[in-house]
Amino acid sequence: MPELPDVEVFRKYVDRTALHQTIESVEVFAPDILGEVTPKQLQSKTKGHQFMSTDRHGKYLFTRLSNDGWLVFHFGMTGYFHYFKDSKQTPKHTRALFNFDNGHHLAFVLQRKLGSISATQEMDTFVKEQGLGLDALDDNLHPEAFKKALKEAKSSIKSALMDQERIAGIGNIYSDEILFQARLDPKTRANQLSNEDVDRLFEAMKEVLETAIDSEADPEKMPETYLLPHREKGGKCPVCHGEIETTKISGRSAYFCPNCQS
DNA sequence: ACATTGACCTGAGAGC
DNA sequence: TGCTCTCAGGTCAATG
Repeated sequence: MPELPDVEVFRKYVDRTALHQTIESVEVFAPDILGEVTPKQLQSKTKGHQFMSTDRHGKYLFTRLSNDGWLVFHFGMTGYFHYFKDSKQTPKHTRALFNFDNGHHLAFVLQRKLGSISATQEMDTFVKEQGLGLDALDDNLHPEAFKKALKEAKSSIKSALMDQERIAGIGNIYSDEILFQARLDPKTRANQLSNEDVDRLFEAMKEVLETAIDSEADPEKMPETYLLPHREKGGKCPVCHGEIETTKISGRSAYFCPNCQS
């Protein structure tokens, strides 16, 4: 799930459920998912304090604490949040659990333990340390900056889009959708794209990510002309009705329409 | 220096 | 039913 649109949906979920409630305790069931912070430090940073607001950069979700600093959540390939009251509702694979004094809980759930929780004083510091590029939906990401970030890459355009140091937030699923909407072959070398191609790609990126967020990152709610609902073995292209093909690019599975994307 | 591959972790689903 | 194999929306270290 968790690429930029999914994480944005999680962010809004936290905003409408878990803000402004005093944290009584944090239970960490899988200490190995903590980065640069011990369970004890996490406890002392949060106990008696509240989540005041949220922010996001790429695939990272930040929650600001009422004392100071931020917690940083990364969802790996399988992560999500679940807010609930009845303890019987605790999801399987809950790796950390925030308990609020109003009797509610926020579970950080990861099936595969590829996500993490860390802490930082300033978001900017964290972003810099991780070497992340501008967020794909950042207003400061101008077409010229986008062009520069991508055209320097010798890799395929799909890999370049997924490179978090170039632009942050795009992963395997949405790179396929963006390239489909821009009608570009995912295997094309990034540095061989024409200026026109890159302009079209930029527009497609914004459009796809915003549409996905509006659709709550649910393929069922996306436009019929999107690849996502058809991104499966034997799927048919929603535009030309030809067969969707799959291939490996940098070790990831790419889905594309050979007829529309060339 | 750069891009690509393998390792990490835990299932879910397919095929036999 | 139970076993094995492949695959999964992420990133990092090792490799070429």
